[in-house]
Amino acid sequence: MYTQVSLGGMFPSGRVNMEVRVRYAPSPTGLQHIGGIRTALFNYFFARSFGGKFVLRVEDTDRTRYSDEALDDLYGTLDWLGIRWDEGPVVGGPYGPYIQSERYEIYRKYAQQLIDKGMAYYCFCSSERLDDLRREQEDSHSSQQGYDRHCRNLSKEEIQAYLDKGIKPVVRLKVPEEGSTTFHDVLMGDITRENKDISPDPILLKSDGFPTYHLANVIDDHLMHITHILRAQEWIPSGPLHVILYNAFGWEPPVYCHLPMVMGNDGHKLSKRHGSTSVRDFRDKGYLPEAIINYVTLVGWSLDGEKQFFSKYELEKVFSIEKINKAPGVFDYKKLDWFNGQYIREKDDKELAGLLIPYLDRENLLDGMSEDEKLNRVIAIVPLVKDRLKVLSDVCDIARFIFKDPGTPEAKMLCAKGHTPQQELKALEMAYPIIKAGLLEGKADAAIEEELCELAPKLGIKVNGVFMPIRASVTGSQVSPPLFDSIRALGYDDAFKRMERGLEVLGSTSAC
RNA sequence: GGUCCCGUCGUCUAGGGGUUAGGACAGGAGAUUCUCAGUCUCUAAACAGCGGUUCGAUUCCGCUCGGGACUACCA
Repeated sequence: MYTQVSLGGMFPSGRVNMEVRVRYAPSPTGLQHIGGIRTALFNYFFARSFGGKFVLRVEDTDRTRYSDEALDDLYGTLDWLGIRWDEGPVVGGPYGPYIQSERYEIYRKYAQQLIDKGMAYYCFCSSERLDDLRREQEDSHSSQQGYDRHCRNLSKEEIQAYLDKGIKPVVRLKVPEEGSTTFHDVLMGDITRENKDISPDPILLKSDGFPTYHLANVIDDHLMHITHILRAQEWIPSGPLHVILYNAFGWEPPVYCHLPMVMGNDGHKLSKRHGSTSVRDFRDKGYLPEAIINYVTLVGWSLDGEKQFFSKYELEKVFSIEKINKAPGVFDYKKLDWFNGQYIREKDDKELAGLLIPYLDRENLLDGMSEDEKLNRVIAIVPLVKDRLKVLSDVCDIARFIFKDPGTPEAKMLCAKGHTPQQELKALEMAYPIIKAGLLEGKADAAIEEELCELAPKLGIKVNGVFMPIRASVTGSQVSPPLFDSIRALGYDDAFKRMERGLEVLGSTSAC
C-alpha cells in the first residue's frame, strides 16, 4: 500500500487537476437567511481555496413565491459581505443565463428528452386526486407514501385523450422500483437508499411548464460544469434521486458535500422565532460583515479549535472542506455579539464614526448638522462609546444625552444605591462648585477626581454617592461613559445647567 | 409511520486505542474603576447508555436511547 494524498473522493472520477466550480443557488422568496449565507460562504471559500469559480444562480422557478425584494436583498447582502461571484446574474458568464426563469426552454427540451427515452412520463392526475391520496395514506398509516404511479403506464391513446381534453400534464420521473442507488458524499461517505424508498416518481416539470428544483438543479449544474455541490443536509434525502436523474441523462454527477444545518437553541432549524435570521436584520442592528463572516463560518467549521479570528481573506486561503463538522450546530447569538464587539474595537475612530453616523441619524440625534460637523462630533465621542458597543445601534442609547436633553430627572435617578436624596443633595451641592471650577480652570481630571473623592468620607457616604448625582444629572442615566469625558462631550454650559437642574430636583425632594 | 443523517462542557469546537480530554462564548469569583463597559487573572463544566474487540476504550464495531432532516405541481 502506498500512502498518497487522498483527494480522491473529492473530485469527480478522481480528476484532481480540474477547475473547481461551485455555485450558490438560492431562490428569491425571502430575505437572505443566516443559514443560506453560510452555504454561500462555504462555497465561496472552497472555490477560492482552489482558485476555482464561484457561480451565482437564481432559482426562481416558483413564480408564486418569487419576489423582487428578495432578489435585491440577495444581491445587496452578498455585496455587503464582499462576496463577489465570478459568474451569474449581472456579471454574466459563459454558461448563462443564470436566472432559471430565463432558461425555461432548456428545461422543457431536456424533459422531453427523458420522455423520449422512456425515463419520464406525463401525469394528468388532478391536485384533488393527489390530495385525497395523501390524506388516505396518512389516515391509514400506510407504509406506502407519495404518488401511486397512477399515470406511469398510460398508453399513447390515453395520453392523447387527456391532452385533447385540454388537461395540462406534469412530467414525472420514472424512479426504478427495484434496486438501490448510492451516492458519495465527501463528509458522509457513501449514502445508499433503496429505490423503493425514494420519492415515487417526483414531478420534474410542473403543469405551468416550469421545472421543479430536482430537474432544474441537475440540468443547470451539468450545463454549468459544476464540479462540487455544497448544500445543506436537508438535501440528503433527495441525493439519490438526483443521481438517478444524472444517470437518466447519461451525465456524471458532481461531488456532493452536504453541510450540517444551522439550528436555533431549541435544536430546530434556525427560524424567526429564535430571533433575527436574515442578514439584513443583523446589518440593521449594527453587526459588521467581518463579524458575521467570521462567526457564521465557525458554526460547522474550524481550523484547529484554537484559532478563532479569521478575515475573509484568510478564509479564502485556509478553508477546507474536510474540516467541516458533520453534526448540526446551534447558532449562538451571544457569541456573535462578542465577535462583533471585537471587530468594533479594531476599527479606528474615523472609520467607526462613519459607521455610527447612520444609526445616530436614524434617531434624529444629529439633526441640523452638516456632514462635516457630524463626522467631527462623532469622531470625538467614539472613544467614549467604543468599548461599550456590542452592535453599532447601541451608540444611540449610550450617547443620546450628548445630542439631546434627557429632560428633568427623577430624584430616584439621582441617588446612588443606598443613598438618600438628602445625602445626595449635600454631595451635589459640594461637588458642583469643585467640578465647575476645576473644569473651567483646566485642572487635570485626576486632580478633580481626587477632590471629589475626598468629599465622600467628609459626608459619610461612598465615592459612588458623590459621582452618581453628577452623572445622572448630566446624562439622565445611572450608567454612562466616564464622567469627565461625558461632560466635555456635552459641553460645559449644558453640563452645568443640568447639574443645577439636578440640584433643584434634589432640593425639592424629601424621600425616594 | 417510513427513510436517511447526527451524538465531546449550557453553546461552538480540538483531539483521539494509554491525555491532567485542550481552546472560545456564555456562567461564577476576583483585580482595575466615578457607574457601565472593556481589559486581566482564576474557576466550574463534557466524551448519551449498554454490550462487544482489545492488555487497555471517550476514540473501532453493534445495539439502545436521544436529536434532526426529508417524506409538495417549495426550494
